[in-house]
Amino acid sequence: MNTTDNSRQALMDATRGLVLTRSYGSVGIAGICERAGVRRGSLYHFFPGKEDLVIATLEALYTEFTAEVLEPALRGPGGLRERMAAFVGAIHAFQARMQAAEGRLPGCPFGSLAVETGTQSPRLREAMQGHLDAIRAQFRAALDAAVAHGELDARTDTARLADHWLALMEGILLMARAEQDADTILRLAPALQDLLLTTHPDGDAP
Amino acid sequence: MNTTDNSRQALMDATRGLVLTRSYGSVGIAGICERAGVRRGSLYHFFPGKEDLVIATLEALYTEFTAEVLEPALRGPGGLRERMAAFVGAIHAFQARMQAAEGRLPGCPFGSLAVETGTQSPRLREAMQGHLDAIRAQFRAALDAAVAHGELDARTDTARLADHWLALMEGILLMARAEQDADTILRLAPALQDLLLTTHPDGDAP
DNA sequence: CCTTGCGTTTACCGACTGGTCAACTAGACT
DNA sequence: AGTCTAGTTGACCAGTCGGTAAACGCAAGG
Repeated sequence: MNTTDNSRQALMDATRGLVLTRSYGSVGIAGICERAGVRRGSLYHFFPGKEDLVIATLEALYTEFTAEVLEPALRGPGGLRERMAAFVGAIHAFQARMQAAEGRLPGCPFGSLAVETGTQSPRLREAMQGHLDAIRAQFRAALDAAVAHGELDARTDTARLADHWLALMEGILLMARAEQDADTILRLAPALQDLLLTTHPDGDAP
Repeated sequence: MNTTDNSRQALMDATRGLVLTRSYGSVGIAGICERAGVRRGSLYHFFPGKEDLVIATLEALYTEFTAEVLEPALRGPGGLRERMAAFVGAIHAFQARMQAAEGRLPGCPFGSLAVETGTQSPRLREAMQGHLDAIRAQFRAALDAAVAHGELDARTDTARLADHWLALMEGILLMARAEQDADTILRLAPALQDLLLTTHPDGDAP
């Protein structure tokens, strides 16, 4: 029952709830501390500053997201189609849950923060990019498994396709956040199926 | 040589340059006015406040974007493939030009602002959504033309496909902004071709 | 008992935020 | 000349920003 990390964890929890549904710039340390039940000064005992607090929070979120959403869905039962359906379902559930809890639909925190802070906080942007790269790598692993299983053409450029997958997923989550409607994810999900499960012509047509 | 609208236009120009490459929250009226060469108080003679200034600026940007990029590309010569290539090329050129001029790659201003202000400024978000809806409608018109011309299957659900097109485009521009690299657009553009120019299965497989 | 040091508290800082306001200028109209 | 008004100006406002620092509480260890 070490109280040492209680405040630290409370700060990260508060930061997560606020920064996901609002934005980096519009969340102040005053709001974070109030929500965490911690005095302002204490924040600076655990973190050098706001930027580091947010980076640590999203680092934890990425770890959680990988372990609880990405891995289970993309390594789950069935073929690529079933795994993608599980993936979309898990994302949708998470977004809907956040919207119910916080009143706001977060979209993809890594993408949103990378965009917002891309021109202001290089450290934060690099951290987000790292997470996006890691997610893309897991997409690719799922595609490689589908190739190995014969579901996708052996000549499939899985790196390229994973790149497209991530871009489309970011677009879907951006639209969902813009519309503040979790069902947008379900509405656009078929695009993912179309992109990943149809045979692609080899380069440009003559 | 009416000086009446000089300040107003200067404010909008400055706002465009700043808000596209940074973000709504991180741009202050002080910076806008300094860049526009206008005193702070004058801003409030032309606009009720920052929010209205930004809305007006993006309204003008949308008009310009439609007239100079969207319409020429999507109604240009050739079939859907050529028009899409022109569209991608125009977007890429615009992003690269902005990056050269401002040092920052903007991505899609409407999408970025819709995401950032979605939870804070309902008016701004609704304005951005309106622009996104209008863009989507123009995508659909281009797809309808392709159907009429026999390039796409007559059974194609063009509304749905335009929806997917916009989502993917937003994702591509988000990735480009996150990476601050215009070539990301060219790298991901083939996904658009794959999404729009391959035959799609009618719904889910049995 | 007394020190050590982690965690906490609180008052405070300068910089900056968007926005207000009354005074002022200059050109157009009477 | 006198008036009117669109436009301009700079001082000013209350509030918030992220961050600092000194003092304090308190449990562990000598």
